[in-house]
Amino acid sequence: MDKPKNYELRAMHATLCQAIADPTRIALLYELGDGRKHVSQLVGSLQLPQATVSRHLKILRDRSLVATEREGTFVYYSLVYPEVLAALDIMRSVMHTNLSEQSSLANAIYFTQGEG
Amino acid sequence: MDKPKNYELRAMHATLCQAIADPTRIALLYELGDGRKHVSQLVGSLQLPQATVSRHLKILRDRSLVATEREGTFVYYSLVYPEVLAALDIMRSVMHTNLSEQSSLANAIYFTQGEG
DNA sequence: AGAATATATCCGCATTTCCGAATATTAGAA
DNA sequence: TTCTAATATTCGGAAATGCGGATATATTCT
Repeated sequence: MDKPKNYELRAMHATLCQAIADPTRIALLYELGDGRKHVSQLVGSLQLPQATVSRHLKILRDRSLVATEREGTFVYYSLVYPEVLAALDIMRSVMHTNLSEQSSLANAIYFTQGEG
Repeated sequence: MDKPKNYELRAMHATLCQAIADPTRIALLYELGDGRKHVSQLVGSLQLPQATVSRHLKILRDRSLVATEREGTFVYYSLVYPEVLAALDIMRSVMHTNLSEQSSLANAIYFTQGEG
């Protein structure tokens, strides 16, 4: 029993990565990077329907990326693993590098053709 | 023009994260962490149909996470941004922490009930 | 109990993603 | 050119995912 366990672990790894692979959830995670916030606050900052925000929060909660504390009628959400933001930052910097390299490439082609 | 641009960036960020949110692609990225490999080698190590491997490689290539060099009939793939593995490592360690905490919790419940 | 507020879940529908067999393309050898 | 090996792409269908209005649940206040 080695192959199946590796496969399962990889599937879980992917499931966890998938949790952070959505624009709304990325926004939620960065919002929570500032500290805990309740649902209404998150709805306010993301400007999305409450059902949408709750649905995404549930996805993060199911994967233990966020934790909840109820206070009266409010439910506060907070990051369980702030390192997740570091992972997101890496991917974001890769994206930016990519973007600038693409535009450099575009310029290179443009000027090369322009000069002939 | 600020909201729309932020939205676009977040969408791109998510698209990039989605590239790493699949078990096959995670396996591919870690395989390439050892150095460049051609498709047949990857098919050999992952034990998946060639079409499947090529399809996933295309997804990584489209997002510039891997680059290709042709040598004869072989096409070698390599990582463009090895930092991506660091991001994957973070998520993996979060997963492991989660797993051990879940089993601690399971034990705690088990023993608590056992002692009653 | 009844009203009000905050949050979670349900539902139907549209879109995306994945799979793998089959097929197309590419490069080198005969 | 024809054959062969390596890789890429296409196709149809199954499964997963996202959306947001409507509704359910939970908590507090009166």
